[in-house]
Amino acid sequence: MQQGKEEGRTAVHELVYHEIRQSLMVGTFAPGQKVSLRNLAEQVGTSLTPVRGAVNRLIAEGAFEIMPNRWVVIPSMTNEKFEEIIHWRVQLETAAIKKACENITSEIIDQIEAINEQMIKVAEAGVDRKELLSKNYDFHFTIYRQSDSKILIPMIESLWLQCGPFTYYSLSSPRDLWNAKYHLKMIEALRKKDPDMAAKALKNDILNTAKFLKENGQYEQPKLKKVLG
Amino acid sequence: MQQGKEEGRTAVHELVYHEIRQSLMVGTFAPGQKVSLRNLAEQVGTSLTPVRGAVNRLIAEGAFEIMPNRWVVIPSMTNEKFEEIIHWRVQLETAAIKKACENITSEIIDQIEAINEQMIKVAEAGVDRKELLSKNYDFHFTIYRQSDSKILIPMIESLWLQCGPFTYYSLSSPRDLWNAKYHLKMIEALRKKDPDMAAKALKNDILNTAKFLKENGQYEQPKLKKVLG
DNA sequence: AATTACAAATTGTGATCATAATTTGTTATT
DNA sequence: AATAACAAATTATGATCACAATTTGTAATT
Repeated sequence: MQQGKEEGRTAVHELVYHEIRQSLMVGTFAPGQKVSLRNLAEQVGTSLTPVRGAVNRLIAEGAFEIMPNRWVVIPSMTNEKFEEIIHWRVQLETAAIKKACENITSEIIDQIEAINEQMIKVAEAGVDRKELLSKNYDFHFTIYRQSDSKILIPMIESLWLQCGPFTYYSLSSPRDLWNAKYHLKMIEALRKKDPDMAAKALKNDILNTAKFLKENGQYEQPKLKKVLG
Repeated sequence: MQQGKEEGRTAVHELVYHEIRQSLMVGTFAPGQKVSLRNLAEQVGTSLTPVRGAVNRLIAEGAFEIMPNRWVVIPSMTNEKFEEIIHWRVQLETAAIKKACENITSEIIDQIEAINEQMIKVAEAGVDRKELLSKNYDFHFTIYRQSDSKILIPMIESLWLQCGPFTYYSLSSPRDLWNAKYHLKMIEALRKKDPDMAAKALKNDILNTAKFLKENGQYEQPKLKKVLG
């Protein structure tokens, strides 16, 4: 047998992908915003090649959109689109949490609870949107990963990526956005291994946030007004 | 205003993407098979660059899988995975056809009917699996596109790509696989603009094929048997 | 003052080259 | 005869260069 096995190293385009993805989730990009490959490359400190790989993946996931001019942009959100995303988020994520109920261990639930406590602190501070969204992502996907579904998880991630920028730009104060009680219910349900209770709490969590966003949604990037009439 | 507007030209990586995708749907790749970028590039007659772009997209869509060795392979199918794909195909595609019912015109239905008639001929000939699957794809997605949903369609396409190779390699004779009656019911329902009837027929179409595949599924690539021992 | 024409800068795209890792084929060793 | 060690080939990957298209900024024109 050979030596070495340098399997540990992660490809640069993989790192770039995760960096951009994280940024998408916590609002570094605004809906409608133009994205420049060279700009991204400069920011992450690589050549164009890994950036292209990452961007291509993100286009396929619906996080970026490619225009006829070949410009890469953050897709803008519409009311109808948002409704549809939320509908399928509920369907897919409740399915995932039900499957997770079967596999999950108390150690993982402890982890999830710890994440949630951190999240509550961030929410109470009421200023750091990025951190709140980041913790929220960790909370949800630590659960979904327990579903162990290669089918569900990528679909859910795609939906999150598609509403990530919109979500960030639509919430003013995290306090308004998020109510901790549904997360607590989810944790309780996971401990009881009660799939229906978990699904119900999760659904409420999603719909509660969605309701706020539908009312306060920032569907367009802020534009300047005409000075002359 | 400027001249020109050469927006018509499609990028090479786009062409490569569609070529590979089509091949995936009609069985040029076997589940578990290793895929070489250089090989692909040679086949399509381009450099590596456009192939990389296309492959990255396909990885993100779950059509390809990347191994720890960084080899690109066609994901192998499992029983559980297949069940999950079929379940969500039913959910998403019935939703799509219901939406399509609202928008669809009789001209489009005529197109769909024409595709179906071609498909029936191919099925009756009973030899050309590739052509049958190709027509089937056209039939279904001409409908789904009428849903006009930027959310549903990519998700459905991803699921098709994930079971494409498995489907092709699992069916011996197209005649066994496919029963035309559900397609005819779908067309009838579309003309009546009856969403529930359309959804029901579609569901039957999917489950009928799935049933056959579950029984005759080729979950592993054919292996050689040991000669000694 | 508005439009047109030109020039400069920026864009995505594709090909090529260099590189490190890894697999595969061959030879040597026990 | 099986294993180990080495060499060659093949792999994905990242950086760089060249290019055509398009956008943007500036000057000229009406």
